[in-house]
Amino acid sequence: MPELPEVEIFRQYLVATSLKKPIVEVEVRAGHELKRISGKALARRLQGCLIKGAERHGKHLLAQLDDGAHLTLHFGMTGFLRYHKHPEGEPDHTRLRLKLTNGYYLSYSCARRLGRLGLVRDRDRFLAAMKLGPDALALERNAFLNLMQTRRGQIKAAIMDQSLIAGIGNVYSDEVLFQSRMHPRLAVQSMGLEQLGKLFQTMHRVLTTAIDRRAVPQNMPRSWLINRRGKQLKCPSGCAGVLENITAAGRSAWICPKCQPAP
DNA sequence: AGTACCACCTGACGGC
DNA sequence: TGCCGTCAGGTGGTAC
Repeated sequence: MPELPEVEIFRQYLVATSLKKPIVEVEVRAGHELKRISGKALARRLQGCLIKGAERHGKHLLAQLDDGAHLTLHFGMTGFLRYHKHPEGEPDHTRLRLKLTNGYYLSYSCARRLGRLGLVRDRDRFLAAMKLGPDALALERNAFLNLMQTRRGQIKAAIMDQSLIAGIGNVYSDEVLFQSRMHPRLAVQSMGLEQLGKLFQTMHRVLTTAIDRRAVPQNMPRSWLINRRGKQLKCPSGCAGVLENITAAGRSAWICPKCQPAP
């Protein structure tokens, strides 16, 4: 479930392992996960380049190449990166494998093939073409309030809408709403500025804390919902409520009915 | 504009 | 043991 925190960790991993080492060999085993470029063309374009930096926008990772283009990576639900010394160390379902000048490999794996790979010349044009809103962590409080005030419908749908705010998916939207003590079906229009401000603050804290803890769910605070998804367990707030699964914004949502009363 | 639903894709898991 | 249905998830498309 790579959302903003996981992708930020992938970015840091890529920067720590694979920067400034020319790509000496490219292997592409992707089909439909390639956007507007063939595997052959992608391999040809990457060959001989080096990655000079990496940036993240929402759930998208953009690796800047020395020729000015960007390799774009999206991780779907099961995607991740691995840097490894030997070819046999590559993960199952590797779709793209780069061999670097130091002999190591950087592999992109995506078991369920919901991820996407691409190569773009212009970063801003890519973000516009993908219809991505501002990154959830780059967004400032006032901009967030302004965005939300233009919005109707349910709060869960709003914070998961990548064209409004980029980076939050199903898992972190549940976490943010749980910690804000807000029901996923709460109407955005019914929320006051104070409530929206609290939501923003919680969103920011949840995302930065998750990144600080390397986006490993087991490392998250015990008061969080994240490790109790999928079972009707007790609410981690200690309220004696029992977590339940509902549908909101067309998605499965986990809530505590006591902490997050229905609107 | 917002919602609801399907399709894509495949590993994990529960039931029998 | 092994088969089968269901679920998970992000996104993109379509119909309302």
